[in-house]
Amino acid sequence: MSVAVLIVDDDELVRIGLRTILDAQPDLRVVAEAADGAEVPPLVARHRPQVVLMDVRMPRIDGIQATRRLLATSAEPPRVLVITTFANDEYVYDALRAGASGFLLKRARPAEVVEAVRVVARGESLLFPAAIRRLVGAYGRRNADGLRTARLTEREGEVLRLMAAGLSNPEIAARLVVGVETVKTHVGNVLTKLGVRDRTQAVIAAYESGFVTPAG
Amino acid sequence: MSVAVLIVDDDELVRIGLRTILDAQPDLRVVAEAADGAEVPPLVARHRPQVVLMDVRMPRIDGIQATRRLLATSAEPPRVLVITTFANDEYVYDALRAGASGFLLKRARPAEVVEAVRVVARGESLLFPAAIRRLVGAYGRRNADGLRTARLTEREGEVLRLMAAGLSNPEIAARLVVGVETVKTHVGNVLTKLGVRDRTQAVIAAYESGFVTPAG
DNA sequence: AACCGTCTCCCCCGCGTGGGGGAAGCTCAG
DNA sequence: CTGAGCTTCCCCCACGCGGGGGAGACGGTT
Repeated sequence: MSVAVLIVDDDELVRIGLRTILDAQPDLRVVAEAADGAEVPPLVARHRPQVVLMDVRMPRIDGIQATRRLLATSAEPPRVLVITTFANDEYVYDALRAGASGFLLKRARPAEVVEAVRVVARGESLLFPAAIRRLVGAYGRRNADGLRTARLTEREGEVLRLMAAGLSNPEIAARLVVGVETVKTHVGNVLTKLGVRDRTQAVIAAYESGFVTPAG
Repeated sequence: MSVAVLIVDDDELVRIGLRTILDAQPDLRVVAEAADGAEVPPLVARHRPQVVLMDVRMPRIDGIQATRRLLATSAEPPRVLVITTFANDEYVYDALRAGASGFLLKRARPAEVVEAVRVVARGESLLFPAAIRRLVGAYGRRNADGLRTARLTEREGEVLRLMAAGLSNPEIAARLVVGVETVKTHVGNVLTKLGVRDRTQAVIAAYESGFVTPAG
């Protein structure tokens, strides 16, 4: 029997992409799609998916809320795999509290998406996006802050803060009195650890995670 | 008699830069520097500057607050020229309410800095940073929203929102079903209107102005 | 009808950015 | 001492980004 999957994302392009990836697998089967958290309960009741791929950002009812309600009201709730753009610590916390079984970055490669669905389908948890998970598995350390700063080193934190202040690499280099090459290394590490693609997304993640806050 | 200027900025590099620029002018004279809003009142009392170059972001007492207190408690208050990194509408509003005479972008060229100080010193107001001011002067329109969105057009607002979601130009083009060239045009217009250098700073400005908000 | 603003698309060009490596010196824990 | 982690700097390279132009089409206002 193949694994039944429900896709919940307000972006049709993402839904199509996920469906294409998942339906290409003989052991996976997309049984329904929803564009909003409000549509989830009836679809779950009708199709009884084992796994729900849930976006966090949606109009009206977001993924965290939808997950919370789903797991609270259902007798045999499906496993929820939360999809997010950023390896965001706040989301990690909120989604865990809501009962999510795992995380998936939107930028994950198809093979990672497929594997993530299989993992949660067989009852295991996938507490971190692939990239982060690899880091945790490889280096397996967590500092006193726990997850607060996604285990950025002190220097990387400084660099992220300056990125979030709008500084370019040469400007950061001047500020920290190091070479531009060094800054590039730190920036690259920050991008990898946060699971984002470019500095703009890193800054967004910094704001969304509360690493930096508006005003002040 | 030369114009006495007080520089208030928590960043020493900025202070040095401003002092260098201003002291190079025969008609301008930096009489003191402060790194925090709390230091301002005594320095103003002692040196009686005609113009205070005030940063908005400072520890403890920020520039808006310092401006408000300064103008409220002094009999012959100096003119306050607020320095900010972004042509941010919230700041425009707050600083105007606080009594600031003008705005200055940190990225302004030395000649613009000097001219701005001269303008406010002779009692005129400089309500917008040079870039914005040019726009206002050239096109001189303000829509129903007033200043809320820095007079971004609807399309430009959409583009900024997608930028703040971490999308690249090609991704935005796909989302809006237009060409990448078109997106580049909009992005360029947004950067100009916000008075910022790159998309990262645009996203920061979007967060700082409340155009987009963390979480959700 | 003429104008303006917006949205659309195009050209060219420089350069910062980000990914792929590697390598050195340092500190600290085992 | 040995190794791991952090920080520093270097190489190469592809490409997205941003600035400088220009231009056509549409809708609204004057």
